[in-house]
Parts: sequence; structure tokens; C-alpha cells
Amino acid sequence: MLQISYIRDNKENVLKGLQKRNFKNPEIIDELIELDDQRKSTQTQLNDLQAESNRISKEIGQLFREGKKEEADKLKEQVSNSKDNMKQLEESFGTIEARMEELLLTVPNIPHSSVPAGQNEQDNEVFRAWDKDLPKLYDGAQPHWELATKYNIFDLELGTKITGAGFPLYRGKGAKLQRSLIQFFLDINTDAGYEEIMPPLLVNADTARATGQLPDKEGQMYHCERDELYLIPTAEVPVTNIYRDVILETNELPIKLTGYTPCFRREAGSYGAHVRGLNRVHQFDKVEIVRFELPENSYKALEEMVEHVAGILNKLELPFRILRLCGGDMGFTSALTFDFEVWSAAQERWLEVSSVSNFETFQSNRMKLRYRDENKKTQLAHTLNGSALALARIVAALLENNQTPEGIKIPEALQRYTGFDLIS
RNA sequence: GGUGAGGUGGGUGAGUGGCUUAAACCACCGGUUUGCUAAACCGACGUACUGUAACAGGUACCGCGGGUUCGAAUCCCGCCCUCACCGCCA
Repeated sequence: MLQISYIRDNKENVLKGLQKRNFKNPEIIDELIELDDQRKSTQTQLNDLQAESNRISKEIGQLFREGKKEEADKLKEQVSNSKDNMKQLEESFGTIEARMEELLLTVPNIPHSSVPAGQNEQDNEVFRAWDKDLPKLYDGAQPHWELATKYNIFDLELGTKITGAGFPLYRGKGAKLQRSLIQFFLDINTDAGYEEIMPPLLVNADTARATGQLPDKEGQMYHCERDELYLIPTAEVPVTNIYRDVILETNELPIKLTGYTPCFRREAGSYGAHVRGLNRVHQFDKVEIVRFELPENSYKALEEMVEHVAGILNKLELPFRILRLCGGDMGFTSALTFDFEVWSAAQERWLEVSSVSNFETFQSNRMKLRYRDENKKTQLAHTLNGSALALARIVAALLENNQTPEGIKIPEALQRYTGFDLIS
């Protein structure tokens, strides 16, 4: 959520940024500023009345102590009269604030200056292309969902039986491969200075709101109505919320966290060839990295995170490219996002496996995550996160790209985790 | 799930309707003193909004939300959470 003060001070910039995102209702910026004017004048009036009534109330107390009951009663009447007025002002103040909140929630983050204009994924900029050869498969190579059956490593139909479509069941070497990848990712992340977190997988509404899942993406989350809890769509939600309503000292920053969690996403309405196998599922495993930074350092941190993720993919020997998302394709809360896509050789398409973003103060404003600057004033910190990495599609690409007539080869870096070098 | 006790600033903790501007102590910060450290003393010490050129000033906030009252940390109602014991349980 943007701060109203930021919108006021940078109106032109905000409008330009929204245009880059193809934001459909730029007029609400003017409406917000107008509402803010009303809010201020209402508050000033209200505060004056409250101050007056506080003053008189104190006088009444004084008079009672002195036993001057009659004079006190007179003053009582005086205060009673202004009560209606105050009540009315309070009500309109509340209405104005609620309306502002409602509008502010619909305004997306302002894109960074490097974000290209564009409508959709077609317009994303290839930030780093894959400049080596793409793997060539032998005749008879298969997409991962067929390999799954051939080697009995995961079973979508069993998942469907137990739960429903999109809940894969991994078994044997497939299950071990999952566990190995998780451990491999966590080890790399902690070696790079990220503290490992194992958070709750269900969160309350306050938490979901702070990172922007509510109300923007309400339909995306599974919801336990009886207990009013949500299943997390990503570790970003519980991990980032560790610092909700916290004021940090400057020297506590940066904070680097990593966490493995299963992720649950309803992905309503997506069926078809594009989403076969592990390409899009309702439950998948992901290791996330999250950072809290001083504003002046956050873009350097973003670069570091991009290099970090690229390093992991290199270790797995997977062909990948990096995209800089255009204004139209970027997430609601992000100021700059790099997507990582790995090459899926049997499907002959790129699969998104990581998304690394700087949210600047968009999340921290909603979360009230602040730090004290050198003048002891509180400032919003910057938040960033990225997948390092999301498993299901990595697995899909690994299985497809590494298949040979003898079986599926495990990348060398992973072998000490799996304990085997071939799935056959 | 049942019963009971609680929730006050960074921490401990006082406060049963107005002399509270939330006491006191501790911690942190600034200063005085000092060769240095410590101690002692003095001062400042929350968040948000508002306001100002900047100060000043104003309002709200004592778990959260309502209510009573001229006036609520204090009284009333609802909810949340913590702790203890009981029940259930990996």
C-alpha cells in the first residue's frame, strides 16, 4: 500500500508509474488527495472540539472537589451540547478514512524506473538470455508426467484420489529427490547468510493482509473458515510477517531469512495442456529467501539475490533465462521483478521457477515495519523476496532434461543429497 | 473442550471514576564531574495523526471492539490472547 503522503508529494510520478502498469482508474489519485484534504480539516475541527471538552471536563472535576456543584452542572450542560457535533465529526472522519483505505488498497506499487512499459508477458524484457546450447533429447524422450509413470516417482492420479487434482504424491526416488532438493537449497541459502526459518503453514487474516494477499488475492488462498485461518500460498507470508509492527534499529538491518514450506494455491480455473503434470499444482514445495533492507541498499540486495538464484541454477546445470517483468505483468505489490525460467526440454518451453522482487515500502507500509534512522525518526524499511527455489517445475525440468535411455541422471551437486546418481 | 487467574510504556510494576500530564525503579540516550572506566547527580526518554518555515501546541492510544459518563487504564457488554489445573492427544 502506498502512503498517502507519498502520493501527495509525488503525484506526477505516481501517475506516470500507474500508466506503465496500465492502471485503469488513475482518477482515484485525485480522489484520494481530495479525501485526504477532507480528512485533515475534519480532524482539525474534531481535535479542537475534543481539546475544549477535555478542558471543561477538567474544570468540572475541579469544581466538584471545591464543592461548587451548581457551577459544575452549568458546565456539564455546555459540554453536552457540543457532543452531537463531535459525534457527527467522528462519524464523517471514520467514513473518510475507510474510503481512503478502500481506495489505497486498489492502487498497485509504483514500478521502478527500469521497468519496461508493456501489457503482458509478451512484453517482458529478456534481461539475461541463455547463450549456450539447449539440451537435445534422444528419440523417444518423454515429458515429465510420462516419466513419472515410467519410473514410478510421482503419481498424480493417487493424489487426485486422496485429495483432488493438482495434489501430487511423490514416492520412492521421487520423494527422496524432493527432500534432497529442499535440503540442497536450504544449505546454499544458509551458507549465503540467510537464517533458516520454519514458520507456521496457516496464518491469520492480519498476516495475510500485511503481505498483500488480502484483499487482493483472496481467491488464491485456501481458507479454513471455522478457524478463520488461511493456508499459506508462499513462505513469504509468514516469514515477512515476523517483522510486522516492529521498529528496528538501523544496525539490525539487513535481515536475511530463508524458509522451506509447502505452498498451497487454489489456482482457480486453470486447466488444460499448459498445466499438465507438475507445471501447475495446488500444493508444491518451495524454499524462499526474504530480505529486509535500508532503502538505499535495497536494489543492490535485489541484484545479489538475482545472482544467488542464478548460482543455484548453475549448480543444477539447468538452462535458464532471466526476464525483467514489464509494468503490465508485474505483481501488484512489486516495484521491480526478475523472473527466472528454466528450459523444459521435452515440453520445449520455458517454465517459471523463481520470481525475485523488491517491494520497496509497499509491504512495509501495510505491515508497519520501520527502522529508526540516524535522526531517530522512524522510516519504512524495504522488503524483498524471491524463490530459491520452487520445486515442482525444477523437478519437471530436471527429469526431462536429464533423461537418457538408461534413466534420469541426477546433477552432480545433488548426488550427495540423494545418495543415487540415476533414476532407473 | 471445562474451570480459574491475568493482559498497563523497551523491561519490572503501581494505579477501583476527576490532584494521572500513567507513579516508581531498571535499561537506553545526552550532559555535569573524572586521567580512563565506574559511581553519583541533572536532563531527555513511546507510537500515529494533526499542526508549524522550524519549534511550540492539539488529539488518540493502558490486549481488541463497543457502551455508560461532563469526564474511563479504572464501571458494563462482546471478543482475542497468555498462564495454571483438568480432559483429550502425536
